[in-house]
Amino acid sequence: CLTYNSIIDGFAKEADINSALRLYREMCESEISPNVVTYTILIDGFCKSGNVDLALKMLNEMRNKGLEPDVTTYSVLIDGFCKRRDMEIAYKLFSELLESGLSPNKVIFNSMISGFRKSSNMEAALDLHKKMINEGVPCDLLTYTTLIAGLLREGKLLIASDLYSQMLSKGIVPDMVTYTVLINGLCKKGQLENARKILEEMDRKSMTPNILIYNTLIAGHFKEGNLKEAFRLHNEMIDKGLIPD
RNA sequence: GCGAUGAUAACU
Repeated sequence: CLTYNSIIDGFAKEADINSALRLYREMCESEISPNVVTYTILIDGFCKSGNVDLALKMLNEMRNKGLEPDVTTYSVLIDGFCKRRDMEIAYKLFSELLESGLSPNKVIFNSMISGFRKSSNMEAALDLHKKMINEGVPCDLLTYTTLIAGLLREGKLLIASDLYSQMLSKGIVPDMVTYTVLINGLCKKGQLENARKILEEMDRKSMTPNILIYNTLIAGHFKEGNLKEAFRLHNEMIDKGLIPD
């Protein structure tokens, strides 16, 4: 079963649905029965390749065989619908998970928060963040990065900055994605001074900004009419071996 | 023992 699962996972990750399904059928006809992991792999592959209907069909099929979805099965389904911004169904699945007596973990919360961010519903995203804290589910770097990205886009700079402080106070260390989100969000809101502070923070840690960071900084300074700084950053970027686009 | 989550928006 493990062997089948690994191979099916390989096909699923290449979005080769037909091969994945062919192996699954072969498995069903053999002595080896698919388990929860097999179905989770298939459902995840279907979701990620845009076949959510097929994913729901597989959920049905596994139930018909007497297998109940576990937390990871729900996780891939919920994430699939969140990525399509179909928060109605995502939330329905979330409720179903609770009804079945399972507890959502941080991966599920993170997917839901990301889905609400995509659908510009930061209120719901923040509610879930509160829920995580109330229920003792630890927030991680992904939780905070997603929340901060959404809040900055909505111009809720104070809440974003509070969350960033909260994150740091929990000992969570920002990475390149977090810095990109922060600097990009601040630049787009004309907060170049605050963006510069984050840049200095990176510098203190000897982290080299990536191209996205340079591009957003350059665009920000350009918009403000500070061509001198825009060109300085452009040259600095080239000096560091990054290729402008 | 095998499976799941974060930024790069919008417009064009």
